[in-house]
Amino acid sequence: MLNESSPLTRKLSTFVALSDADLGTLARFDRRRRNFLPGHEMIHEGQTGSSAFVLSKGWACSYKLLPDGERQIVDFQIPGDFLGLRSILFRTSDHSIEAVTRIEASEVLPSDILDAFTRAPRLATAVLWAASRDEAMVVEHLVNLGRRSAEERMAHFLLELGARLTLVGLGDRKGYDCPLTQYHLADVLGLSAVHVNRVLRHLREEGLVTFRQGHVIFDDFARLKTLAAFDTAYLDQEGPLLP
Amino acid sequence: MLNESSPLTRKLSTFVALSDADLGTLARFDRRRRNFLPGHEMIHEGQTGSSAFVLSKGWACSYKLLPDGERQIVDFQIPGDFLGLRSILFRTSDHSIEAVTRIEASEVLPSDILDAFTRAPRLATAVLWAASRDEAMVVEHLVNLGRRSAEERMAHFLLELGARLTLVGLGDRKGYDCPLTQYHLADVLGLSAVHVNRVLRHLREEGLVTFRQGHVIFDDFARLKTLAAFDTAYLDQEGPLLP
DNA sequence: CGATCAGTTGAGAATGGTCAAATTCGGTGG
DNA sequence: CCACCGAATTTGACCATTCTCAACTGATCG
Repeated sequence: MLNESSPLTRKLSTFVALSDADLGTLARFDRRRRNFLPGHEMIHEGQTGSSAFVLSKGWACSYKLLPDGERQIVDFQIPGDFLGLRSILFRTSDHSIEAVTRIEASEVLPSDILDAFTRAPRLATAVLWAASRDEAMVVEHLVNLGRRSAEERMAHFLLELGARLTLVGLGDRKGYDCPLTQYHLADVLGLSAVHVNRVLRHLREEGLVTFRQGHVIFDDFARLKTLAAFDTAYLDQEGPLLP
Repeated sequence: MLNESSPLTRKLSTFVALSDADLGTLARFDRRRRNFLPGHEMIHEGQTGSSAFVLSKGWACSYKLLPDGERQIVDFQIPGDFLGLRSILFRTSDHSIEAVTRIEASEVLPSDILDAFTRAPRLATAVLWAASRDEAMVVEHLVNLGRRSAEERMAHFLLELGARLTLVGLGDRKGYDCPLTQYHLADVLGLSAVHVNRVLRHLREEGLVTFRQGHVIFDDFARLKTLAAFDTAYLDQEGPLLP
């Protein structure tokens, strides 16, 4: 019916088959277009009454700051991702979100979500599923930080990003474009920027993966997957669950 | 109306005001009582078609195993907690859940959830909120692992557990009963069991907190909070958001 | 009364951090 | 086109947190 569906529609449709009415309700999520410049803080930790967004172009990252000024990045958001869903369910946002690149997004008001749930229960299930999928990724990051070496962490992270980008047509098993700095990598992997640099050099010298000038190139995809013990199960990419 | 409400009802009611109809639908979650012995694996990673549970008594833990046999515990579940929600939304469970103590729980079938969403949209919002709250805790653990020292991690973890147990009447600012071993602590904090032991000793010698024989005693609650930079915002304990 | 499991302690090794100083790179203004 | 600037990256030297291995204690249980 729709040849040109939005990234969000495409994503939710992989979980539940949405009716035309559902699609209509979902289309209301896409009315308020917003643009942001790199570095702009879209959602601030502690802020109340914030909106959510659906990302259509560009990269963002969600993070928390510690009192001593250190930063832990929780996840990156790429086109098609929901952003700040927790911020509208909680009274105050428990994390910040910042634009990494120039961003195009649609603003979703709390009332949009609550309305949608009343009109379209199947949509509620789909949104819950999307939220669960995000949580699954956070859980995988947790395992990454808790039980893997710096090198395994890096390999796993670059592979995960590749898998996610491939799902939305922005990457393949050769590699992908990546606007992140080594500081971003340090803050998401719980390492120092210096060590990130050394790990990247080692992976490059081993002929596994090259991270350079905004590009990630998988030099040996299979061996990298083995090193990281990477298993895509948690990304749950299969077809619709509900008829 | 209900003097003796279930832990789950009490929890969801703090987020949305539930109608009698909602409460009736929710009561259907509480029909299939199950008991489990310590060590029983209630949900197995990779398992398909699993159920979820609502915990009424005892402790459980959700975890992932790595190929090399290492374990990362993602979270502990205490009475009132939902357990395995992701397992029913995903086709295959992406994590395992094990009983830490003897457990009493109610089994929730996937159809219960989906029915509930159709009948009671407000309930859907409440469940989404509960899921988001769980995710907020996982995110806090992530920050813990990525950016805090072993000692801060331990302090933060023991405080969080205390705050959660206090919410359901199983602890106060003096301390609480805790059935975990030092191996559990090691696996949740991403440390070795040996180092956990040393950290506990140091915290005890500093007069901050005592972990011993199944009891956690806060010897100096205020100083412990300072050390951990503990902020309860992410537990979002305030009253109902929706009228 | 062994057996087993949780906890405890010490010694040495390793992974990753800190500090400090180059070097490269992509602009930007002259 | 070139000099220059700031940000990102790279490298070395040294340090500290945490791990590993190994041994030992103490409690609990059949």
